[in-house]
Amino acid sequence: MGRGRVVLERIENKINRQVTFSKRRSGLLKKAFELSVLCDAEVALIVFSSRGKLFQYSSTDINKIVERYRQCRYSKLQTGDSSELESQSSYHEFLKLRAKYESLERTQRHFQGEELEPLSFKELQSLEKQLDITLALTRQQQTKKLMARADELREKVRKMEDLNKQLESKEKDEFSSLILENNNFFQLHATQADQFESGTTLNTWFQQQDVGSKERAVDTRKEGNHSTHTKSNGWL
Amino acid sequence: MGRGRVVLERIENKINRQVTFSKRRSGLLKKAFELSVLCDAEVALIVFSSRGKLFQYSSTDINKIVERYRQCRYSKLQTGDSSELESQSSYHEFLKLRAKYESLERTQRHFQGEELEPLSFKELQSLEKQLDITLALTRQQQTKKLMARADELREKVRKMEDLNKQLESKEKDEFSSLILENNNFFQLHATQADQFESGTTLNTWFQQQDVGSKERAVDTRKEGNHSTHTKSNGWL
DNA sequence: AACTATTTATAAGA
DNA sequence: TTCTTATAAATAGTT
Repeated sequence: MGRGRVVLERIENKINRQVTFSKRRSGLLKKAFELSVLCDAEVALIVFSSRGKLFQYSSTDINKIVERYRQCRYSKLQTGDSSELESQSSYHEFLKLRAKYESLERTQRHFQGEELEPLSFKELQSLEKQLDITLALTRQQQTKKLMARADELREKVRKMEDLNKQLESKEKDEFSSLILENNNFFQLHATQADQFESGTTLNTWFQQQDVGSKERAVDTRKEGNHSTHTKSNGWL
Repeated sequence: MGRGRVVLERIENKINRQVTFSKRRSGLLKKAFELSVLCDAEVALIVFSSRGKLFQYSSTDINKIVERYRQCRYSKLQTGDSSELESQSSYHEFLKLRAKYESLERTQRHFQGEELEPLSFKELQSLEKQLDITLALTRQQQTKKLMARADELREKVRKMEDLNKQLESKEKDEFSSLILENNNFFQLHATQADQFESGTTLNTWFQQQDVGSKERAVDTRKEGNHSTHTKSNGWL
């Protein structure tokens, strides 16, 4: 009731708190009075301000009401209805938590674009500002992650290329030594050379194998890039 | 707060009273809670329905609050601040009276044609009806009074006319005997008759006197009517 | 301590 | 009782 929604938490500004206390206290006393008159009820209300000042209202003698209250509580204890009693002691805390929760829920819905109609222009501006900020931060984080991922990939590629080079040279070495061995073999068993078909030499075969191995290395790199794109859906 | 202004008196309809009690009770408990949270106050609220059912709220242990309350009251008694105490015992009654008074005041203003804007059509109809009735009764009373007054006057006039007739005949008798006496006197002292001036006779004199007395009687009646008109300003 | 734009409470009706 | 709705009342922020 007033300009702007009320947040159910202790008002931190002292002046504000005092003013609100004064206004709401009189409202509360008035309502207690009205309830007692309209509905023929017995009402007792005690309020201590945060600075210890006492305010009270009671439709009849407050001591009688308190006495009646005690009797009621006692009889409830007698009938084993004590669960209510225990819960009462923490009821205040429960209410506080629930109020906070509901407030949070509302804020949450606003951030989800729901229930924006009841918001004032000021509140909408504030929300927009916050959204802007969050959006900017989000994008900043995205860029950061993208760049990190790119770096990571670049590094991966570099390592792979290195590996490939190593493999390549290793293969070459291996084939070189293999050729050497084979040549030696052929030299040793030259008499059986005509057993090979249609003039195929080991050198020709080696060249074919060499080209094939390079193509395979390129394929592997492409697959690496592709898998990166697939993963990226997770945080883009 | 709702459709129609609330009159601060016990709600006679039982169902209505129960519904209102239920609604306002929860409202009161909520407001007590809000006050305690927003303003960091200690609040204890005890409500007994007209059928004796207990409802309560307390920001902290109610017994502690009541104890603190008693201490406060005690220390106030010590410092001689007891006037507040005594007035508190009748504060409820005072509030009730004030509420009734203010309600009455409002009604009064309506009957004076003031503050009619906030009235609903229904209320205005009701007011109009009441005003019509009152107006009719007022006019009826006026007619009654006018007629009574007329009767009264008619009676007065009749009495006066009677009186005049009596007076008239009495005068005539008196003058008759006076003439008789005088005639006797003249007859006895006929020798001194020439002492009267310019042929004036007692008969002529008598006739002049007679006319004069009739005119005087008419004047009296007219004055009566006039005074009636003057008086009528008081109740017309 | 007033004012007023708004929110909140609630009376009446379903 | 609970929901809805029209309206009265309370009050947050402002002057």
